[in-house]
Amino acid sequence: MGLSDRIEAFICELLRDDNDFAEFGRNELANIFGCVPSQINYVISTRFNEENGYLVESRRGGGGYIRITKAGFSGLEEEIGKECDLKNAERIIDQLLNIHKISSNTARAILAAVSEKSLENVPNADALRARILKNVIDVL
Amino acid sequence: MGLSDRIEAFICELLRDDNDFAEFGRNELANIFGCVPSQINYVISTRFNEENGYLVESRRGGGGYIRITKAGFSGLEEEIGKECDLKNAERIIDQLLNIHKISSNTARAILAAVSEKSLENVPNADALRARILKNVIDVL
DNA sequence: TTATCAAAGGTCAAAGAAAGTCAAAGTCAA
DNA sequence: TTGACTTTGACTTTCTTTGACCTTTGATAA
Repeated sequence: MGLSDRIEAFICELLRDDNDFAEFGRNELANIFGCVPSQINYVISTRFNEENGYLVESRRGGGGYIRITKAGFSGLEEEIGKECDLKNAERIIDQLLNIHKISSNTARAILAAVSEKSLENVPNADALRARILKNVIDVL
Repeated sequence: MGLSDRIEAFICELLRDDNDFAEFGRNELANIFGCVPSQINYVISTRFNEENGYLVESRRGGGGYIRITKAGFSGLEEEIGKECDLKNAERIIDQLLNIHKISSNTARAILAAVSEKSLENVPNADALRARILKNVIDVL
């Protein structure tokens, strides 16, 4: 297996381990594989591009990083289900936060939107909460 | 996580602890993080600038300080009112976006939460929309 | 009251640390 | 042998860290 393939496999492993989310330093990874840093860019641009359903973010300078997330949320819709109580909603929002799909600010906003306080006195609040969550996730 | 990010997180914590308000000495903070004082200025100018919805005040000399406050919104509650149709909600969310109180991502999420699609078949949807919006704004 | 001083905070530019780009050179299978 | 895919490295861009020097403010001494 070639170098690029091994790096690809490594990143896939990271993604699998951590809920479709992987973050690493470019130099760090290049070091692990004893290759030139731009090799990492090559692997990313050929294997983890948008066309293949990945989202790549990065920052330069001190404390820089490369972050890869799999676009689209496999299974989240199922987790929400037809009805979704507050506990479950909190769990799901927390997941989105953890994989950097949303900022903590956005998380707070969504949580407030589906809180008991927002939905009090609504008949079948759990069904409404599920509908809201699904619609929110759809636009992320 | 880099130094700047850690300082940013620390200040965010102060803001959260104390209701969108943080005050500290520049040297004091620099000391906590074992860095040069101007590093604090760097963090403030890149993370807590006007564009991001913060107001920064300071004073030099003995007893000097730096004070950061999250820019507030006056009168939004009133604009929302008891009932709030989609048009009005869109206008308000747009305002929040314009004054950099929320990111475009957060805006999209909120909009999805109060969309017709989310609230369809709910009796008195406009009242519910108003309640959701107010709760969301409360946590921003 | 006024001159002076020390204690803050402010500015700016240079150095450092990552990541990005691009094109040349290498590999390998059809 | 040729064309697609890989590997490499020189150069660029962006973001961070540091330090020298500047300005403002409150307190104090003359």
